[in-house]
Amino acid sequence: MPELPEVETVVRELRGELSGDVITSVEIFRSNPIVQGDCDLFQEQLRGRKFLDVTRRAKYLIFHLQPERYLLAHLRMTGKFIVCDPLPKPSKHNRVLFHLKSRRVMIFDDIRCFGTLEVYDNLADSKSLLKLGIEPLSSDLTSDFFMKRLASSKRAIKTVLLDQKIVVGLGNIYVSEILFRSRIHPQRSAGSIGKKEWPLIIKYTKKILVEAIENNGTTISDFRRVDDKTGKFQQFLQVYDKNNHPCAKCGVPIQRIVQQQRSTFFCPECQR
DNA sequence: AGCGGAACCTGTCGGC
DNA sequence: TGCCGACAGGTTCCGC
Repeated sequence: MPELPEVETVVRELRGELSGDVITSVEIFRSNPIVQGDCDLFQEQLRGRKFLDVTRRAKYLIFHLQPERYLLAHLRMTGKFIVCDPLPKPSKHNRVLFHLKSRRVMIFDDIRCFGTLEVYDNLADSKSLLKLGIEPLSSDLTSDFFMKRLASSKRAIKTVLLDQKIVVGLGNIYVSEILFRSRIHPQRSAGSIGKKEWPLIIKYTKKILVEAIENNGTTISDFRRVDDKTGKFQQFLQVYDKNNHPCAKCGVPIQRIVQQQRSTFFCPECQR
């Protein structure tokens, strides 16, 4: 479900809610396959730790704890974090409950159970963080980087932009939107993207991500903020989930194709 | 290296 | 109503 803007939205809200609070205990309703490693150890590692900060790397949430320790979370398709005041009525998909000193609770809720929760004393110990590519909102995202990395690549540009080893945080929704605004066909090979096209991809990547964050992300069906509100960026989507709708620029029907077993939406007239 | 396919899980929706 | 297939914001693994 969530891509960079949705994760960033959740991170900012959690940071405001949690800073200074303390985990008093952890209740696990369903561990498998969410909680990585031993459940008793997981609970013990978190009990009594204070939240210093919440940050994001790619689509991971990083809870910084004191004494030093880290809770690393990935929402995958349907994971959510909810912070609520007293105990709410437990709902069907609540998986892990963090009881806080403030008497509030933070709930990890996940319909499909693809999400992951893991604890590290050093972030450098996480293999998944190690493999990640560059942050798209950083100054590392340059035409030079793409051209050097992908000069001879025959992979489709859609596939490359989804590859978290190259650039992180982009998912199925935003990649379709970025390529539409850049007027680039999703099946073009990365190696065929020209010197003047990479700057377009970079410009629209940043623009769309920033606008999506300002709108608290995109809610198509599942995504919810920490307070259960929805995002608002869905109203600005031009192609995602718009199969057969007329293109906003030229009126030709938006087309849906499948790449890497996933839907891609594009305008066959505007994107070349 | 990089493709296709399957797997991890659960739910919804549309067609017959 | 019921069953069946397709599909869902993600990632990883396996075999060519």
